[in-house]
Amino acid sequence: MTEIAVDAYDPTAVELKWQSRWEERGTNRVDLAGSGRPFYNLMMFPYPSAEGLHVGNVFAFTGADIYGRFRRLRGDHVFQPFGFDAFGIHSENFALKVGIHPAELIPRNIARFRTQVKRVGIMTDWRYELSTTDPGYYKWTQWVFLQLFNAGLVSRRRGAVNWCPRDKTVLANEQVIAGRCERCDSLVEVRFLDQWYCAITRYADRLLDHLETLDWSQSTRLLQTNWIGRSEGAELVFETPGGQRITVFTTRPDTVYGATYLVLAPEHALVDTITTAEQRNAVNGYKREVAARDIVSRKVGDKEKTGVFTGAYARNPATGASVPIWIADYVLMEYGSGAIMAVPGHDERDFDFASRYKLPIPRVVAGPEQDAKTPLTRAESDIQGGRLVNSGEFDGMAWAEAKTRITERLAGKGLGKAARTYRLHDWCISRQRYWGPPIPIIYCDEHGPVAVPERDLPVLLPMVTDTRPDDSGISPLARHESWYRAPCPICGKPGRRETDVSDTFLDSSWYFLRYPSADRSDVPFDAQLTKKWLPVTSYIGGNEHAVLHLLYSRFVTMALHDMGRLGFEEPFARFRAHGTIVKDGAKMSKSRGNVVVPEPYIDQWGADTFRMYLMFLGPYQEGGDFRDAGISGIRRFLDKVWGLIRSAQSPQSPQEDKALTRLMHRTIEKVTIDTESLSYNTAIASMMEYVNALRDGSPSRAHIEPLVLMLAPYAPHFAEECWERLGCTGSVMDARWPAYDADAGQEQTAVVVVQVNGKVRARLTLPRATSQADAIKAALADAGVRKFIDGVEVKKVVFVPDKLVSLVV
RNA sequence: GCCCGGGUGACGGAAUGGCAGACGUAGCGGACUUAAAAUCCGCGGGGGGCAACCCCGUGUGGGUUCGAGUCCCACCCCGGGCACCA
Repeated sequence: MTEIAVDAYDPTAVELKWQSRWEERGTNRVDLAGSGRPFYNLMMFPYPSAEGLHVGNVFAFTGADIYGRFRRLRGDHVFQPFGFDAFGIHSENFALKVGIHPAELIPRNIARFRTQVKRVGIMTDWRYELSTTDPGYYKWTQWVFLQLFNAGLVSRRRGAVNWCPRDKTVLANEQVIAGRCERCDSLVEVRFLDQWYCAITRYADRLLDHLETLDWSQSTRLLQTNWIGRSEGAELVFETPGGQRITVFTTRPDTVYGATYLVLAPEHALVDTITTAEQRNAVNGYKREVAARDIVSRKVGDKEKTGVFTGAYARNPATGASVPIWIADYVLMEYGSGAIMAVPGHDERDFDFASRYKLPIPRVVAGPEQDAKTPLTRAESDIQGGRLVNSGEFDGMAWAEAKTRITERLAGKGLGKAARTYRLHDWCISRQRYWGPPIPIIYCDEHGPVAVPERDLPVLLPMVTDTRPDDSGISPLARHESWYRAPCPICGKPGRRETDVSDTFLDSSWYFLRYPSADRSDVPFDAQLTKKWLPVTSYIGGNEHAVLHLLYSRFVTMALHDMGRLGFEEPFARFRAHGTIVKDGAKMSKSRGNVVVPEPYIDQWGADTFRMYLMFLGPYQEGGDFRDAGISGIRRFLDKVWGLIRSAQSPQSPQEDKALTRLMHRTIEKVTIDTESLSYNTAIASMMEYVNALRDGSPSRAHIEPLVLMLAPYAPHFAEECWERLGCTGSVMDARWPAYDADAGQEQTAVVVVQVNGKVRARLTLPRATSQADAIKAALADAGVRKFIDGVEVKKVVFVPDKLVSLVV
């Protein structure tokens, strides 16, 4: 027979008790109109997958929750809402797989998720819950679309798009990873289709320049910087005898004297115009060949470069020489102007191409050991620096200076200007799928695409049973004539609704604006509440959204600001990227079969233990490897605290344990600083040290109460129960974080290390703030030290107060 | 190829240029128990020594410094991002 200790810590009972208490007492409710320091603590809302909460979700939410609870205890007025990003391909694909309509499946998943999130103890005021699939929400997503449309920031145009053959929809550039669909990993195809684009590139400079001033994780800022990919250089114009002006973008205008040919992307608009009759067959053949190839084989470098001559020539604006114009697939239409000046002497790719087609490779830049005649090698073509040669009047000029001078000179002739170009492309936001907000546009033969009037929003997504996407390049909604027939809002003549839906990332690009106004149906976001609560004070989430959600949200916020609808340009004052939880060194994925589901752990150990365990795995901003081996350590820790609470309920000895008091102050200091910086693992470690000391010493209530308060963000149910058992009234979440006195935490003695020639030879326990003279005296008197200095001269002494004496002999 | 982040006991990890390995896990020894679990006490980088102690040790090789896991240079490996971006 197992004997159960009387009143042992029973997490299930404690957690159920406090979850229902919180609900009854409205502990987690926040009065948005109330006074106090508003603190908007945001965590990334999940898409409610059918599998339920993932351990990565728990990790993300817990870390944000700890921070929110900490700020509340520190006296902030914390708003920490929760919602669901429930539209989108991922949700829809799963619905198709199981054969249940998403409109039926998603609410079920949400219900399950909500229960699980509550079980984890996330401090949320559920009155402000939102789901992007709710017509009351997506009405305003459509409204955001129309604001962008009316401002000229969204437009429809034909272009080369990424088409996923499996998901049967176009994808934004950001959703294509190494030529594959980020959702299903299929090879992406190029299609030429009419699509809706958001002119995010117009904001490229602002999106980039603000990054330096944002209090964001360095890693996230770098990802965005690289994604925007600004290059500084020049646009130069090469004219054909026929009067065509071909603009090229280059980061190396200093090498223009070495531009011996031009290359246009095969899709370039001028190709057909300039191609000569003799070359037409070759050019057309090459274009067909390129068009037939997928993006991956097109874009992968290090392969043989191919191309064909168009038969046409253009004049090099610097030398006046006539240079041949080629087309080649190593030049990409979507970057720069889709045309380059080839400088084979100083660009590896051009070098390869020129070598293959026997084009001249002159040198126009030379390092200190080279001159105009030194032959070029491929490796050298990649090197930057040096002075110009073979460059007319610019000979001898330093490379960097020549960039500006040559650009200025050509600008004077109307043949060039300084320019920037970006890797960032406009954001393609239309999707040929069912499960999203219909794009609120009606096409009219006379008026073209017309915005649905605001009073007619939302354009409801119709309940249709046939939601499967097809290969036609148009949405399943296009199969429902009764839905898409609609009168033109301007003239009333028969029109046709846009049948594409918008990208999920449009849904999530503004949800943080909605939360405080989630209970309002008349406005997307209330002006007063927005002014008070936004921008978001602290945002914690995964870096996988660095160039998707986080970039799009910044863009939408900036655009709404420019329309006068928001008083700020940046949505997230502070952003911290949390790490990833991996399993056995590898990312968790269904295909690997190493996905960890949190539920069984919560059943066995309780949510508080599980929360703390996840936080103890490693630095929050780095993540860690999930292995259940260590979880018992956290439980043992909580059991020890439980024991301390019980002993604190019995009479205390009147003698204060001063050593414990000192340690208490140091612990509060450390836990405060570490929690603020999300260093949860070390905060927990120092609480453990403190608890070990409490068990070895003679603690009083005054030592234990601060411990319970420090635990409250980490193990909220447990802390509530302890708080109650200590006889304190009300929720621990309404108490104040303990104060500390750094001086009171100081020990009276310090261990001073004595080094001789850099090696530790003694450890002296000296009174705190021992003077240099006394410390050195004590060091020289130490027997262990004397062994190493007797008979030799001490040449130098370094003294660090309360830390060390370093002797050099 | 380019841009980040990282490499520390058996394991997860800790260390404002100042005692490397806090805290925890696994392990080992002991107490309690008929026994086991739980709990409690102790050990816990490697090597040497009866011992006090000594030597070596933070991916590799150099350097700066009284002193380097920490700073600098070169390289190797792992993780992430970008990738024919002109």
